Amino acid sequence: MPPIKMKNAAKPARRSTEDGEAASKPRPQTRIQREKQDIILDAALGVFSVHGFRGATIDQIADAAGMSKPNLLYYFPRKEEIHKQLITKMLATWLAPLREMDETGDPIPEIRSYIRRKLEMARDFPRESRLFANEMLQGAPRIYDILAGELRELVDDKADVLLRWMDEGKISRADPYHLIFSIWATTQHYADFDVQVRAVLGKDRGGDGRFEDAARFLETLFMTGLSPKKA
Amino acid sequence: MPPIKMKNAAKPARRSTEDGEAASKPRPQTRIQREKQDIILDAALGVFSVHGFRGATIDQIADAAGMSKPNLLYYFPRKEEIHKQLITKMLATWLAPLREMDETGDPIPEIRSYIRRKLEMARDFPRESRLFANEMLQGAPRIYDILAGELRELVDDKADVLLRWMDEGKISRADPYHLIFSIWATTQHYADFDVQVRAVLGKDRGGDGRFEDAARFLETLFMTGLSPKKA
DNA sequence: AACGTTTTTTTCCAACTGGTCAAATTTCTG
DNA sequence: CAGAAATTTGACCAGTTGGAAAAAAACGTT
Repeated sequence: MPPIKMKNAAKPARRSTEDGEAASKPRPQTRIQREKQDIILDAALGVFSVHGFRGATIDQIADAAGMSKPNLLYYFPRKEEIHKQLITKMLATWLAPLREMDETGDPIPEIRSYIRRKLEMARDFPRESRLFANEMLQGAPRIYDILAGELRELVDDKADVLLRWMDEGKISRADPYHLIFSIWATTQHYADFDVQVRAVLGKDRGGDGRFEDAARFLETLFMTGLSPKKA
Repeated sequence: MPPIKMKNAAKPARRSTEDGEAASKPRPQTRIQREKQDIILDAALGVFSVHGFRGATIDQIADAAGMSKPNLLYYFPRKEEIHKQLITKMLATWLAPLREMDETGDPIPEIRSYIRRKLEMARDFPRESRLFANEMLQGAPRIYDILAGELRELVDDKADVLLRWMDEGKISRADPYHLIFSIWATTQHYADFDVQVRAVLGKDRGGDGRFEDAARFLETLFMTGLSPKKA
């Protein structure tokens, strides 16, 4: 006579779904749980960033994470849960540089270093950039609220700072919102359209140096534009 | 006793698969065929541009085209066929503006009008832009050859033109490849990241005027940059 | 070693996927 | 209008997909 098993003991404390409210006991979360979750998130980032939410399959992710599908589902009971967690984590990282733009600093260096940081992120976290891009292309169904809320407030805030700098004559007058857009666009381009950039630059110029070339170019573009300086 | 039918008469002349070689007779192609194919391509553009190749389903496309799946498959026997045709058509449209940049023209107006045209395309053909973006994010598996071939040659060509203009002192010196990238990035941003642009600009500023604002801003950016002109 | 707990694997399923096939219907041409 | 060709539909299929359930294995504690 086999011993009586309790059906499906305690599932790992998943704080993923924001728990509604007062979760009686948060459940400690073991070391293995954290490790595996990290592995899964990393694998999922690779898959989601390439194929988008719909195009990605749990099998692909499980495969990339080196575990079976049911095993993966033990840690993240739904596909959406993984995606949501990735998006949340990514957004925080993604907006950090803009937050750091300091209104008490020197305008030109501040902008310059914002551009540099964004470009570094495109270089160091291309998958995060593509995950975000994919979400945008689909109409941001899962993060629209954040865009229209938190993000908008942040941009409004920084746009004000930029306007003030313009009023003080520290930088030339231009639409601050579109200025921010143009920084986003030019830098993220090197992550999102990386294949194209490499293909066009070719083997010789498309190597590791391309980010430095880009940095130099963007410096020129944003600082002085294309009009030739008349001697 | 039902009359004997010939099994599956003549399928519509599909020149899609490039027919190997000497296709005996191209088959005229009826009016209905052209119409339906257009409807399908239009519907497919909408679906592929949002979900990417993997994420899009034939059912979705058939639905959007207002016909049954087998009916759609009658015109395009494979999903890939539809996608390939869309990509090909789109690439031609997409590169036209760059082709039109005239080396015998006045440099500054030429660049200015290239930017304007690209921005108009982002406004008028956002789905095409997103289709392209989706393909890029996935690593361009279906068009890499074109990127590294035709596109690269075109860009090399125009980069030479830009360099010449720089040598002549008509525009300031900067990496011509990254200059082209930055024009692509800033203009396509308004198609690919449209949701974000709208969300950040809000109801009032995010309306139809946003493209004019963008045009004005890009004009400033590319012409004079951000450094304040010292009086 | 013996226990409960956590993790993993095996098996399974219903819905969806891209695609086929033959029959039914519509359209075109004389 | 008849007959052939073109178009559309309905039934179907094998493979994939997200996910459930339960048993098996591994782990941690005493």
